Amino acid sequence: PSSMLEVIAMTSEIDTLDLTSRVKDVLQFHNLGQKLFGEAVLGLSQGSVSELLSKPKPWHMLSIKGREPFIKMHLWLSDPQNIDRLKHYQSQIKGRCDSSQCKWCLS
DNA sequence: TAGTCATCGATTCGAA
DNA sequence: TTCGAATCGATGACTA
Repeated sequence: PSSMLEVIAMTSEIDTLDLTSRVKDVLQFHNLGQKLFGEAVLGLSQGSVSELLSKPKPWHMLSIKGREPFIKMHLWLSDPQNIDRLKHYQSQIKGRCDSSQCKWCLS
């Protein structure tokens, strides 16, 4: 296996429907769009993210490559700082981070 | 080398 | 009218 994601893809099993439903909930709750999420977390375009979130294929129907975005989503969901990171990424894309106390900017 | 899969990106749709 | 989400044809990477 060439990447860490491939290792996880072969060893674990993910309920893609449950996973995507939880991701959508979190994103909507914080008003974060598919384009932002795709760029910052998955490395995919908005259209791709839309297809993954609205019609996720069951785990056993996916190739190793196809499982990678879902693994990234799973890792992102378990990251306690996921929202903070995303919002900071968002603020850097457009204007600028307005908080002088921002912990991401300090480092 | 033909068929499948994941992704792209332009376009369309829908809500505010 | 603008922004985020959904659709869908085109395309490159794989694979049998």
